[in-house]
Amino acid sequence: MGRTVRLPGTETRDRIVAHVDVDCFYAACERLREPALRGEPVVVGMGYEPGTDHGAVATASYEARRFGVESAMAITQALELLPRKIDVAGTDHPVSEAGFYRPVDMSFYESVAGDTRELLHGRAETVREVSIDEAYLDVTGRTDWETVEAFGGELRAAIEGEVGVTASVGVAPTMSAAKVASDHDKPDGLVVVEPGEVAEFLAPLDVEAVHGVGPVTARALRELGIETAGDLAEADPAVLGSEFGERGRRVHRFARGADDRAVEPRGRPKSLSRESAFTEATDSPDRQRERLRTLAAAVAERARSRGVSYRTVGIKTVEPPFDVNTRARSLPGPVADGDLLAEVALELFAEFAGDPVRKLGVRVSNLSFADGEQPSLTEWTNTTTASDEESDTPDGQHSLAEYNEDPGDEERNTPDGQRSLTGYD
DNA sequence: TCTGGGGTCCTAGGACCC
DNA sequence: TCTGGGGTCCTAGGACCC
Repeated sequence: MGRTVRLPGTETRDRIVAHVDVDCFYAACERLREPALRGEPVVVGMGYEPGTDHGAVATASYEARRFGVESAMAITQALELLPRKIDVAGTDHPVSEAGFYRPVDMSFYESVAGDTRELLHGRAETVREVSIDEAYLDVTGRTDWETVEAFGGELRAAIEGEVGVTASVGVAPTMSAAKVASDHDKPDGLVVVEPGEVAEFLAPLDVEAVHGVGPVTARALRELGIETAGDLAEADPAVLGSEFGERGRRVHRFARGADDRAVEPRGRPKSLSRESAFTEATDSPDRQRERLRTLAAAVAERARSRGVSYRTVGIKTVEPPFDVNTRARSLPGPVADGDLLAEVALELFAEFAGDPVRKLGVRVSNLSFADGEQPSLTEWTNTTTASDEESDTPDGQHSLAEYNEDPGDEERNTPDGQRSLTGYD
């Protein structure tokens, strides 16, 4: 991923990358279908239902942020900072200091995102969608550094005019710099960073502004006296490498403006998962197993609808205060079988059943795709050159019974064929 | 900041193979 | 029985992103 072939002497500064980030996307969508929300504080809650205080903030409009409401904040806390309009009606709390709360409605947001996506694809050679509200565009062939400011302005005007939401756009010669540029003047901003100016642009910013530096790394960097992106750019890459591994070297390059990744469309997913939190931690094994079965069914359905089979099943538990445990097991070959998925998930969960658990998750990985295009040729070869007689269909449908067979037969029954691939002794 | 959901990549140790 | 080197796959956890 992200690997590029560069001819000797070819400079990455030839590339013009735009990063487009729709402002407060979920809130903007809510305003689209409910214009009365325009200009008002809007909070969109995940796991929120009207009238309750469950869930967490997915998106807060800038008006709501002025009250201190932030992404990922518990709804209970958001309500303390910014009560609901309907709750303050008839009280002496000023209505102007209350907001609108709405539950997440992904299918509606997806439809809006589809309109945006279509527009972006029409204005770039390559588009990499990062999430529902964010994308990188390679616009090298559509504009040049003299006219890119106008190009970006037209792009933003088109999004606003045709979709009805505003976006912030960053333009730079690299993906990581374009990302920082779009963040730099939110909302409704346009920032162009020209070749040769990237390091200079980044230098005064906090290290955490560098793509790939999160709270943990930022804290560790500050302890090394590295507080700004400029400090990071000047730091010894050997030290960063030994302290932070590959990520340390990478953020050092980013801070210097070096990033040779090409804008490439996203590949196929590597995993599919569902997770959900209990309203409060529960130690009831029955409730836990019930939740796990529900999640497994949802993952199986998602996989089915996408024509995906999977070879590895995993679970996740979160125990108070916030201890994350994961367990995973790989099957001999790919399956698409919800009952088997649930069964394996429950087995993996057995060691945790009865512990206080606040959150559970089910995940599948090692995916194969029904359309015949395998995630990697070698993987496909590995599974199909097995020495056993049993045919391993490319889309890997196996019955539950097959996996419950006498384990004594495993030597011949294993379709992954690793021991026999080479064939020489 | 008492924390929701869906992902990606990296690391490190162990099993196993030649 | 001990010793070397190279490689892959698997699992668990951590950090990060939106």
